[in-house]
Amino acid sequence: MSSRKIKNMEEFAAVSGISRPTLSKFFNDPTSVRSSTRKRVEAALDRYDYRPNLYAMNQNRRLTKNIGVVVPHLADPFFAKIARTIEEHILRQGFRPVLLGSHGSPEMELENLENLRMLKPAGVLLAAFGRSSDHAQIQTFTEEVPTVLFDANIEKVGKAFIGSNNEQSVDLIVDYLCRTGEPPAFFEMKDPMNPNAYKRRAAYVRAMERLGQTPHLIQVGGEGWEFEEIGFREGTRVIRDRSLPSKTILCSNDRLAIGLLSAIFEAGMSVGIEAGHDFRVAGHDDHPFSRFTCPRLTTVSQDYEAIAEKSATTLLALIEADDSLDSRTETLFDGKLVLRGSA
Amino acid sequence: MSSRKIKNMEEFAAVSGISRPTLSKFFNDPTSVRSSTRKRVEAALDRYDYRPNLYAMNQNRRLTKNIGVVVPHLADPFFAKIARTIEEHILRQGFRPVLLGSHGSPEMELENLENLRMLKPAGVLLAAFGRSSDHAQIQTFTEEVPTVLFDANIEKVGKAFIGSNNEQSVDLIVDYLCRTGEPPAFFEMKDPMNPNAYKRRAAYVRAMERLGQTPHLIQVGGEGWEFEEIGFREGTRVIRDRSLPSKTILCSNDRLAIGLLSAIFEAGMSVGIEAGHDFRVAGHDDHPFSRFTCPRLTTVSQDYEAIAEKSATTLLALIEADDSLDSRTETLFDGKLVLRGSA
DNA sequence: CGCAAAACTAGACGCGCGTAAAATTCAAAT
DNA sequence: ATTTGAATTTTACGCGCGTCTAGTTTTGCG
Repeated sequence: MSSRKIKNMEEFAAVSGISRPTLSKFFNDPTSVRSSTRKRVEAALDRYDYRPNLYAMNQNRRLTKNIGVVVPHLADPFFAKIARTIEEHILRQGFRPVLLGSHGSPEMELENLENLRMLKPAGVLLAAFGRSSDHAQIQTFTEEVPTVLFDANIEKVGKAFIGSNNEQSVDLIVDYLCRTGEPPAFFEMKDPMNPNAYKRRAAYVRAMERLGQTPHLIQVGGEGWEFEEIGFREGTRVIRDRSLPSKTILCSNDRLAIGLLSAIFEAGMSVGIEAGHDFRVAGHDDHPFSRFTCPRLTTVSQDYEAIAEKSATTLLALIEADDSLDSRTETLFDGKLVLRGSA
Repeated sequence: MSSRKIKNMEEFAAVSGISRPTLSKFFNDPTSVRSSTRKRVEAALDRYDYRPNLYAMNQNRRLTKNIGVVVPHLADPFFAKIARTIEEHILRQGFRPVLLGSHGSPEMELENLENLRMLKPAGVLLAAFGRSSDHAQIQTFTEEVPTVLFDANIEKVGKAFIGSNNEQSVDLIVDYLCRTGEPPAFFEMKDPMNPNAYKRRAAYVRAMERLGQTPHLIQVGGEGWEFEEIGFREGTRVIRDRSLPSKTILCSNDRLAIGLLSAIFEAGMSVGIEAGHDFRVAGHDDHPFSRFTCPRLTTVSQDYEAIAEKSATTLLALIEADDSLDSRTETLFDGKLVLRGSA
């Protein structure tokens, strides 16, 4: 395989019989050289063990092949999964994804962006928290680095937004729940960090009114990203207080629902779509764990595959176009009803 | 804050009145310059907006401040959590963690290591798969880069291993289960990727024999990292076949247990510690979701906080010592019994 | 076969910083 | 005040690669 260790491009040029500037072109974009030359380089490449020095490469280049991917919380399987899908698309296009999680802290989100800047990335894919306090700084960042937002929208920030159509998806599940039983109350956090939560709340209210029903919001306290814990704790509380306005509960997201299911079970009550159960519970997102709750959780899936792909291709197009898009675009993907045992 | 944009260190030296070599020293290690000089630099630093170019810095340095953290699967909350804790420790020591997940693929693990090599990391923390086929290549890597293994051990590879004491933890839970009811059967995958699984299997057998009981292994098929799915699918099968040798099931890990719980529920049977239930189910790891299963899962916790901290400090010590440790050390942390409703 | 365009080679310079050597200044201790 | 060793400055070179210019070769095409 490798008959000799090559130190630098100069040396590799010597042994391969190809000039260094041409090699430089090749490593930055193999398709930019004649195909016959490309073959010669590739042939030499598996006779000699050489890889260009990453740091030297990126030093003078105005922008690198790095693409930052920033998500609010890597320990949340939903983000882990969508981030992974995005990474694959980026890699396939010959870019180098740099994955950063903010561990539920908006401060770390800004820190991550600051660190990314040092990597001189070609672009950034950002699933932001959306706390109003940080909008200004994120805005500043997006003006320097081509940025595409996904999952969580911030008005007018970034060159594009890709997310899911909360209006449509909440409509879908509210419709289903009303059709098949008692109209749902909406279980959510009082002060959610995520902008989607607000969209879903509004969508729920509108959907209920459209169907001639009275909306009921169950707004529980709690901070941070321990949604299951909040769902469990506050679920336990509202059950004990008997303050639930309906036997059908639609949760703002699956993680709250998972906690709520656990709370109901621990209270000695049961959840299910069939008659004889105490509650029906539904969620939103089709979280990876929702298939394994007891009973299995009825929910609305987000098309994260589509979101991931569209996010990646949009950013890459933006980079190609040299960060000069005509106008900010917003792409929303529809959710699909996922019927399981819980509602 | 910043009265002027500084282009490079040369320019910053001019405006701050400090020589460039001294600045270079400062940025590589602030404590290496006299404290009076340090204060002058810091004063200049918040009058002028300057940050050294990362790529230029790392180009000539033999090794960087980068520390690679490689885990098998970022979408697994257990690894996400331990990785996060490790990151924090690394950051606190002034190093730059680079987190890479292998998405359940040993090939990508090797790819990740290959990519890490380009970053010239000061060291690497690796939670390996442990597939025998890859030992050789990982071995080669660890000879070039100071590497500490955690979670999954590979004999004689790397300069140290930090993990949990499966022997002790399995003993603990087997002991508890035998004391409080029917002795457990062991539910596991036939061909697990993870070396811990083999340790746990052996520990289970020994513990049962020590207690004078007959061990029963329920070895189910399945590939990959979709443990919940495997637990659910194979759980459903063994329940249907009525082939379970005991009413008490100890799962090799919590994720299998989560799937099994779901399977039992869907089969219309119940799990719980009290009389009248069809099964008792216990797990291993104290997975973040185990607190929210129905019923809540009894398990053995891994002390991931301790594992993360010890891993980080060990690697940093190794780097300080210039990769020359006397001998390979193995540190195992004890697990703790976590009693909840399922067993 | 001829010719223009495209692709290549050779040589040179620059990027921003690490780092070595020698000269100088500084801080603490005699 | 003097000594002394450590810290800093000056000067200079090197790292590995991007990229520019000018000249040369190859390619496609009529």
